[in-house]
Amino acid sequence: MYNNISQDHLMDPKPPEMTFFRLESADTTPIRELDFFSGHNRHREATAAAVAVDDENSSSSALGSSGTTNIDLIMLQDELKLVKEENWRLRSMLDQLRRNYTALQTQFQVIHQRDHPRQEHKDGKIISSVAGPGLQLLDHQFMEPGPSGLKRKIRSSRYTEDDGEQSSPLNLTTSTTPTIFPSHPTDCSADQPSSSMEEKTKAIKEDANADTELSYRKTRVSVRARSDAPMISDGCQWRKYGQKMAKGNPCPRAYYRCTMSNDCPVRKQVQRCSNDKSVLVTTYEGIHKHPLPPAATVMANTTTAAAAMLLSGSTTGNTHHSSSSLMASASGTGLMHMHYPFASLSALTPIPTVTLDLTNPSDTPYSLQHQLSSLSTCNLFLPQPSLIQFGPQPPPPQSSSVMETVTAAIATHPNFTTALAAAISSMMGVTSGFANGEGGGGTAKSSGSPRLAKSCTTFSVN
DNA sequence: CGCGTTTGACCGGCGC
DNA sequence: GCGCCGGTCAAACGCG
Ligand SMILES: [Zn+2]
Repeated sequence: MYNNISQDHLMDPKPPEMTFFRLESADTTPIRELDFFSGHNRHREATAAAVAVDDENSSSSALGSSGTTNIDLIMLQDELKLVKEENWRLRSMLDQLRRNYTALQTQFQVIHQRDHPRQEHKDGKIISSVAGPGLQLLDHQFMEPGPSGLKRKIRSSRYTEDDGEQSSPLNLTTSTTPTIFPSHPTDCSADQPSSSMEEKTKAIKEDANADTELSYRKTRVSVRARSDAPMISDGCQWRKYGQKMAKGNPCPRAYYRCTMSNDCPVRKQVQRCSNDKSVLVTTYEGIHKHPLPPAATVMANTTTAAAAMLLSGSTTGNTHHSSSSLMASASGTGLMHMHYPFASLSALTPIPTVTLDLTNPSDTPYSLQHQLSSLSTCNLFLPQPSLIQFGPQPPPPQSSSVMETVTAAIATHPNFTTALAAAISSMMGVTSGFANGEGGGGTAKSSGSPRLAKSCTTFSVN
């Protein structure tokens, strides 16, 4: 299934495949794995080690005193200490959740206030004032046919200049919709060992699910990435079931279906941008009905969380239906775009679509900074800014992985942090062993990233 | 020989 | 009703 890769698109005799997690130039920075958990695990290991040492000391001293009761006492103390730590951790998590909620509310207000004074062009084009030069919000919906197809065509022809050099480093577009989590966002998350954190996240998810049940449509997640490869490796196995020439596009659109499970309904479309053939647009639809390899899970969770963020942001402080319809009309006129450089809302599509625009990852560090500053009010709510640490120095521009970019950019959003935390926590139980199975793209993955690319991004859930 | 891709046929939605 | 179009099916084909 992957051998056709090079046949699909003429152009590249090159890397048969691009990997989401690989750096475009597998160069320089050694550590690029997008490894949310290891950071966390490391932390845990560290504390565990500390505890062990502690035990040792205490036991030796206990032996010195030769009182078994003393030993018990010390052990109890240790236990107490651990429990305290745990308690503290839980409390911070709770605090963070609360802060996030507050932040969310604040954001809603901010958005509200902001959007009114500064809505822009009627056709949905929005230029984010906070983004700074070189950043634009684009509405890329080329994948979808829709009532306003003509309009969209015009728009895309207008905006796809992005494919040019500098354009939106990261755009996140979504159309409003009733829901984002159709049933089980990721099943692999469901059966992981539970921690208190997970329970919380479960609760969160259930909330989301409740909302979801209302939706009758699938949500789409569209990813735009610059790639010479005919298909990006996202951790899943896909089987091609069709290919069509899209109307306004010389490049054919390929249709894939997930083959990791027989009944998995997930489909994906892959198409090159007509204006810039180096940009690959991948659109996912549906929810996997099976556990995903970590790579795919990260992807799924990221996109899901991003979508959740946008949608929750859009619905905060309002009832879902009224607000979503409201949003729909508003976004149609470009009113409802979030004030995040990478986020915008669009209701041009019948099917809810979240678009991650990664066509220019190189700008990320800067755009991130913009976001951070622009969102500083939000970030204030985070005890420890949920973290994104790009290397001390932003690595050479083209070196960040797509996933890193996505995650980093989105993660700056506090609400996203919550959502992502949920997603991540669900993956904590995944053993690293699973990770190498991630061969993602499956069998063929020649080019590349046999493993997750390393990333300097760390995510602290505390 | 099994499996995945290829590719034209087919289907349903939508606009005229 | 007709044609267009996006999406899917499935027989044929190719590869290991
Ligand atoms: Zn699947």
